[in-house]
Amino acid sequence: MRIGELAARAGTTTRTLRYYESRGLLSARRTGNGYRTYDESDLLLLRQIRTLQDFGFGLEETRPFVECLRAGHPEGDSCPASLQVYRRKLDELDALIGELSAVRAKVGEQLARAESARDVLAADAGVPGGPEPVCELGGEQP
Amino acid sequence: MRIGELAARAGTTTRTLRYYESRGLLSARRTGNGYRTYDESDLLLLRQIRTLQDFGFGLEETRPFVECLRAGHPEGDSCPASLQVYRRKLDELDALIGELSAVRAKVGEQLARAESARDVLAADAGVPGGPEPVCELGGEQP
DNA sequence: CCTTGCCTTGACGTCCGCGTCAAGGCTTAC
DNA sequence: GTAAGCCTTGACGCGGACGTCAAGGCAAGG
Repeated sequence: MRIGELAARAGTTTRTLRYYESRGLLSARRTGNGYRTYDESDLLLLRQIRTLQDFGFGLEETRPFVECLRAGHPEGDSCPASLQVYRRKLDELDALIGELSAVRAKVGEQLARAESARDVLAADAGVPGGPEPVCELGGEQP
Repeated sequence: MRIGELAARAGTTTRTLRYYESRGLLSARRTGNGYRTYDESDLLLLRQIRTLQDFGFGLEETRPFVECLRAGHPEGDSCPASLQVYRRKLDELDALIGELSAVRAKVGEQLARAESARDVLAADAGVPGGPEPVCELGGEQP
């Protein structure tokens, strides 16, 4: 099949395939007129790349999987190098999730603090015998 | 103070400050010779931006906080628009953490599956009366 | 013959938050 | 005078994974 069909079958674009080829991840035979030609194994290879991309793997991180498939292994992750990438990714994900959770907690705190501060001001403003009005809310004109 | 001192006191660079200014987040008075001049309130403003940046906020997301401070409020999050940004960020963080957790689970599954497949092959290869050797491991030469 | 729809290479644009270099001006110290 | 150490604007670079446009070739249908 040609590049357009392969792209369509993998749910991506021809530009992407040419980009992968430029990065050495995908190779293509050529027909007489210079058109790229692919077979079913290329589709499997491409699907492997796309799956990992969807997982957030960088292109370079998919390389061991690609080479593993190219070497004739049944799965892209049948090779030790691929398993190493999995493990590294798990560590990265754990670290990232941890950081994001910490940030989430801090932002949550900030929001709670800011809202309670706002509520205090609102309550003060609403209570007739309350404290002095705060300048930023605009003083009541007598 | 001039730009170099402000940058140092905020733990950032002059380039960054000029960039913020170009984005309309930071403003500067000028001395006779064209040098930028800042005061303490600019430092507070800058610290607000930096704190949010450290949280992973985009520059545009810091704008409401900056404008809130500029309007004379005691904190950058004393304004409703800032609280909205907090809430939006919390939602984004929750969504992102959720996605990353899902990916982590899938990658973990893939790793476990690939490792067990590898172990099965290794066990097969190690057992004398086991199954036929698999081609991808290289057949034993008689 | 002409259009349509594939394909080719090459090259620049995108997003973001700056880093880095260039070329020059001001001020202060020696 | 001159060297050091600030400052100015302008402009290009980066990383990642492509999008998009340009200019043209090839094949098939009417």
